[in-house]
Amino acid sequence: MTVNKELMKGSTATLVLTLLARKEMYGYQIIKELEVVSSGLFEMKEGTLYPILHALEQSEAVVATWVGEEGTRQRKYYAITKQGRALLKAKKEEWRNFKETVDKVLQG
Amino acid sequence: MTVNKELMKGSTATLVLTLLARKEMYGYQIIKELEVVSSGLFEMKEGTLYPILHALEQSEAVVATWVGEEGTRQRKYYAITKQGRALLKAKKEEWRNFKETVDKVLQG
DNA sequence: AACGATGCATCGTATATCTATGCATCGCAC
DNA sequence: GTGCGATGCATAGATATACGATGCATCGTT
Repeated sequence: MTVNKELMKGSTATLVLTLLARKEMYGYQIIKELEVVSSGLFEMKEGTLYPILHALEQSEAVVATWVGEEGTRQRKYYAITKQGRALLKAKKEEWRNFKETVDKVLQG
Repeated sequence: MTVNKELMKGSTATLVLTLLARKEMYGYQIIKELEVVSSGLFEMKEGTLYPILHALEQSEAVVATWVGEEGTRQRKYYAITKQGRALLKAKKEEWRNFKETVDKVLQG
């Protein structure tokens, strides 16, 4: 990430789920999309994203499907599930709570 | 912390510096104060705080002074320095930038 | 006198992210 | 048509940060 990477921790899964809630995407596409919608601030690396996607898949928040003709380039599309949307809602609420509390402390 | 601890990463030093910018404090006091001003949400642990204080001291963002009569309980008071205030200002700006970008992504 | 709160500090562990790397395909410039 | 950068998936190792556990000492209250 361009910003202090430590700040990102704990927010990455929320960001990824948010993008997937709009449309199915494959890994590389998620990285590019995130960079665009964050005005170039969030440059997520593959080594960060794929473990997250695999974990989300493991917990059934997303499902993956290989797409592509035989012998052509294969892409793994990820789609959010009903559980995933519930998780996202909870994570958004958590983020809002955290953010407002930090602001309260910083403003005194 | 009560909130997802991963969210805290990268913000802890900023929170500590913010408190120290108001008045000198010793470690235990910082933990209690932070808990109060965050409405009980941020329960920082000793294992978290002391390494942060030592790192801030190392980088000369704070200076420490032992206070207490001979034979009585000693307290180590931490005071923010000029460099510390500059660091805090930068960290606040970084937080604001990060926060607004996350919100932009979450809101689409 | 005992016990919980205060007060400082470190160690081992878990987790998250990054860098580096590997491999394959696609598109474009030369 | 060949090479090279971009695309696309994935893992391994290194690093950073926070936590839980622990240790030790003092203070206040019962």
